[in-house]
Amino acid sequence: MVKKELSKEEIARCIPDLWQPLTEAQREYLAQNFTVQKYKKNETIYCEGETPQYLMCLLSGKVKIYKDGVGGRSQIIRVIRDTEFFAYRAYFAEENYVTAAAAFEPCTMCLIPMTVITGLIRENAELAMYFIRQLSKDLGISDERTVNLTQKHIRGRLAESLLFLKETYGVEEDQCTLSIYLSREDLANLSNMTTSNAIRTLSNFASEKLIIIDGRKIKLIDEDKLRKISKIG
Amino acid sequence: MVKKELSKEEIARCIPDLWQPLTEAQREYLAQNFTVQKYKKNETIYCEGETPQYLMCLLSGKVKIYKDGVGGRSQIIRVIRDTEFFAYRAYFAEENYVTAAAAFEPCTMCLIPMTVITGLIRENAELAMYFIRQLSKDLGISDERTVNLTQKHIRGRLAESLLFLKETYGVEEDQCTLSIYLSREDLANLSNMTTSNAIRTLSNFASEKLIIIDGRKIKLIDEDKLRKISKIG
DNA sequence: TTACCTTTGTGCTACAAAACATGGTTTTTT
DNA sequence: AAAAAACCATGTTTTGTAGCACAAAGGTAA
Repeated sequence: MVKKELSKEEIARCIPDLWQPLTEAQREYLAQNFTVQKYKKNETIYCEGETPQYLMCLLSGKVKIYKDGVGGRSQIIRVIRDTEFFAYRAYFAEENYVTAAAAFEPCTMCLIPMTVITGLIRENAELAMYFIRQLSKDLGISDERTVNLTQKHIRGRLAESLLFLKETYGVEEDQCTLSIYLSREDLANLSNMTTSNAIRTLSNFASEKLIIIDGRKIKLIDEDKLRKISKIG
Repeated sequence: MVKKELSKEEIARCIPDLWQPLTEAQREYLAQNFTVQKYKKNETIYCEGETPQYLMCLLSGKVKIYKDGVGGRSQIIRVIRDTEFFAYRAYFAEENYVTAAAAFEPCTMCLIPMTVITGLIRENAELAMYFIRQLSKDLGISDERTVNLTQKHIRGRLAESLLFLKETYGVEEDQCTLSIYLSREDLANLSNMTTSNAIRTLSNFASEKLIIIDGRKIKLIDEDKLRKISKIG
């Protein structure tokens, strides 16, 4: 756990959504309860069953939120990109974590005690509305995902995951290489399939010239076609 | 649309969670923006794509929230029991509905304009926290559900649905007959399977003496065994 | 270099679940 | 009361996907 002093300007830049609605006094309070922490690649951030204490904001890196299901199979529930908040749901719901989180790659994040957050929410209606809005959006996404993962076929699910990764983490300078390099296993866990099937289906997409694979590097070539495959399931 | 005048005492009894945190002035405001509406069995309450306007609270009856997916298949996302709120997520997320809602059986519900709700939230931190907590719980349930529906096998999913229906809507005086009489199709849509498979698996459970079926009436006989089947998937 | 481990890739098999077909009920409509 | 429609039940066929087993490639360490 690395504790680092940041100036208020730096903090404001890291967490604009949280910072902006606050009064000067509230900002001061927040700044004094702000710690920075780093995680190594593949390091676990929190586990299922633990008691949540902090709101986390990813400053740099990429994070997966996942759930271990029956028979050792793991399902990636959502992924976090920088400046996104996470790890707060369970605290609000007065539960322990029902998911786990791990770093896809080296990460820096800031931790703010949930007691501080709830204190701020109680005195700042704007901030309360921010969390209500955010939770509502996430709930919609989760419901959508339930149907996609259960009803679509393998090709549809994988195509969707690839498009989702592009939307979430973007592409490199060439405008088509996904900025995130996932293992086949993670790709499978994101798409609700076995590793073999992720590999197989990825190869099929490649031979159909929808994508180009080069190790973990994936270029999306025919996005329209992928979108169509994702849509029809 | 039936508009009915209710006394404040009646309203308070209908929506305690919403009513309790309010000041007297806020209660007055809410009472003036409170309408009651009835729906017939199987009637649609709202559709995917519509713009949300009201928070709804189910006063009596049973409601399903569902989503139409690929190939005409429908997935029941969650079910509502009396005194529960629903239909508010999309408004908070600033989206149109991504789900639809329909009445399992004749329903009475009250409608409160979302503008009234957000107004109250802004001036009442307790109420804001109520919605944050509620949304957080629903998000956890949704994530859990995603994994259950994708990873468990048919028997596990059906067993889980039966137990879920008991928890949600309870049982009749004999302590084992589910209080809700669903069609096989609805049961299938709740458990992510085809109607044929719901029928078949239900028959299997019956011949294994885990349940007794009599038309749409379902008695849970061996709940422990069902729980085990649900758990191992 | 060698050896070792992890990740990736491929072929084969087994099985679960969907799709289809058919017939019997019950409920609703006229 | 007859007809129509919806719903329930069960058997058969087909298909998609998981589950191996095994080989190749790439990375890491001695």
